[in-house]
Amino acid sequence: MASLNTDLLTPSVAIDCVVFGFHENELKVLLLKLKNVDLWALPGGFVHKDVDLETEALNALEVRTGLDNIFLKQFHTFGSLERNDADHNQMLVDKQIIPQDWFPWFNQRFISIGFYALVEYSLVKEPVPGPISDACEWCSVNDLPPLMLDHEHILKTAHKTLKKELNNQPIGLNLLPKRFTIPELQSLYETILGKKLDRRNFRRKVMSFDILVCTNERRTGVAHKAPLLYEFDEEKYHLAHQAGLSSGW
Amino acid sequence: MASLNTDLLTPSVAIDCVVFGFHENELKVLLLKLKNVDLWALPGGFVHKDVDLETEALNALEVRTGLDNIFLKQFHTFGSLERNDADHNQMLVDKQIIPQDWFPWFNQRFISIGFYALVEYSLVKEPVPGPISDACEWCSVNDLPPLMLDHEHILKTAHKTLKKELNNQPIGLNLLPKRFTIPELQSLYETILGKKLDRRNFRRKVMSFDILVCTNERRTGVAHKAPLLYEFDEEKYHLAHQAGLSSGW
DNA sequence: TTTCTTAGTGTCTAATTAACACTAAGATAT
DNA sequence: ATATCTTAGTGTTAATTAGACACTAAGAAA
Repeated sequence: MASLNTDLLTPSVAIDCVVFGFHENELKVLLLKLKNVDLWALPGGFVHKDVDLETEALNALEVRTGLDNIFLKQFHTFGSLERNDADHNQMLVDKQIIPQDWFPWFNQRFISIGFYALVEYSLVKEPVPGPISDACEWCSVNDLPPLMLDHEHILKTAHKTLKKELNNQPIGLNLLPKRFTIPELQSLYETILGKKLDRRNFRRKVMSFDILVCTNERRTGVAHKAPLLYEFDEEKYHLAHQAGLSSGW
Repeated sequence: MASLNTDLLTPSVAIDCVVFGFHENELKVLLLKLKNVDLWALPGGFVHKDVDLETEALNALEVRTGLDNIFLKQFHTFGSLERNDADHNQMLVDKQIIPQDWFPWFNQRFISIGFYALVEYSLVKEPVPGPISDACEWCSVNDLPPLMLDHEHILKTAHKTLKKELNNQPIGLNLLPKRFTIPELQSLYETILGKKLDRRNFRRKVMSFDILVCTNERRTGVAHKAPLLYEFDEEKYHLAHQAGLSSGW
C-alpha cells in the first residue's frame, strides 16, 4: 500500500479525470475498480502543494496509461457538500480499500476539479490500477458500472462538455490514430453526439475546415472498398482549435 | 476588523467573483480597493466547510451588493502555483490590510474557483467594501485599475467566457432593467463584444428568438424619437437558455 | 417651423445547410 | 471466374440563414 504523506498535499482539493477513448465505434472511459467491492471510480487524486493542477492531472494519467502529452482540459469544479460522505469513507475502511489511518484525510470536505482527457485508445496497452483499485479498464459510456459518489455525474458532465466542444472546435487529433479514414472520423463524431450524420455532408464539412491531408494510401485488408487514409495537418488543426469553428452538427 | 475563524473554513480553497454590470454603454465590474494601497481585488473570499461553493459566492455578493438571487456561473478554476505569492501576502501585513496573525492562512497555497455574475447595475445602490478594503466601486472593463495577483487574468477570462456564451444563449435578463428598448439591448451586446452590429439585422435576429414581448409603451423624456419598451418573456428566455442558440454575432 | 438625431422597417444577394441517389471497388461465397 | 454484398466516394438542388444596404417617422431643441 502506498503511503500518504498528507503534509505534502493541498487539503480539500482533489482532481478527477474523465479519460475518453474511441474503440470499435464506442466512446470509452477509463475507470478504476475499487478493491473488494463492485464500485468504480474515475482516475484522479490529490494535489501536491508544489504542483500545478494541470500537471497533477497529467501525472495521474501518466501513471494509469503510460502516456505523457495527453490532451487535457478542465471543464468544471464540483464543490457540493453532498460530495462529502462519511458513510462512504467508512465503507472504504471497512472493505479495506484504504487503511484506517487514511480516514481523516479522506473524510475532509473535498472540492474536485474535473478534467477531461482525450487519448488514442490503442496507445494505452495495459491500463494500470492504483493503490486503492484492483483493475483499470475501458468502459463504454453507454454501459457504465456503478460509480462511487458523484463520479457518474462528473462523467456525464464531461460528456456533455465534449459534445458542446464539438461545435466550437475540431476534435479527433487526440482520439484517433495518426492515420484514419473519413468514415472512421465520422463514426467518432456520431458516437460522441449519439446520432447519425449524412455521409456526404459530413465529408464536405470536415474537408472545408482544411485540416485534413490525404495520404493517397488506402486502408487494405479490411472488407469492401478500401478507403483513403487521411492525417490531420497539425498546424492547421491547432489554428482551427484556437480560432473556433462555429459549426453545428 | 472581522475575525477569521479558520477552523470553519475549507483550507486551500477560495472563490473569486467577476460581477458584471452595464451602465452608460459601458461594461462594468465590481472591484474592491485594498486599504492603504492603490491595488484592487475581485470580491470573493473563503469557503466555509458547511457551505456549497455557489452558496458561498452568492453570500459574498449579497454582502457587497445587497442583492440576493444574483445570476452566477462558475467559469474556471485557477490553480497555478504562481498564484501563491509570499511577498504579496507580506505586503498585505505591512500595509495593515490584514493583521499579522492572518498571514499563515493567507500564505497557504490557494486554488480559486472563478464565478461570473450578471447584475442589474441600477439595483446596486451603494456597493459596500469589506474588511480588507476601503472602497467598492464599479470600474469599466476597458479602464481597469491595478489588480492584485492574477485578478486581471481572472477578469479577462470571465469576459472572454461571457463573449462566448453570447453565441450559445441569450444574455440580458440579468443585466438590464425589467423594461428596456431594443437599441439598449443592442448596445449591451455591442459592449460585451466590443464591436458594432447592424441595427436591422440585430433586431431581426433577437426578435426571431421569440423571447421578447413588446409592452406597447415608449420610453419618454429622452431625446429624439421615443423607442418602444420591451420585456423578456422569462419562461421562453429560460427555455432558450437551456436549449442554446447556436447564433453567431 | 426648421433641424438634428435616433427609432423603426424591407428587400435583395450571398453563403450555408439539408436532403437526396448513383457508381466504384474490394471481399466473400458459390 | 462470376455473382453478390457491402462500404467508399461523389454533385446537385432546394431551403434557410446571414449580410449589406436606404429611406421614413417621431420627438427634442434651436
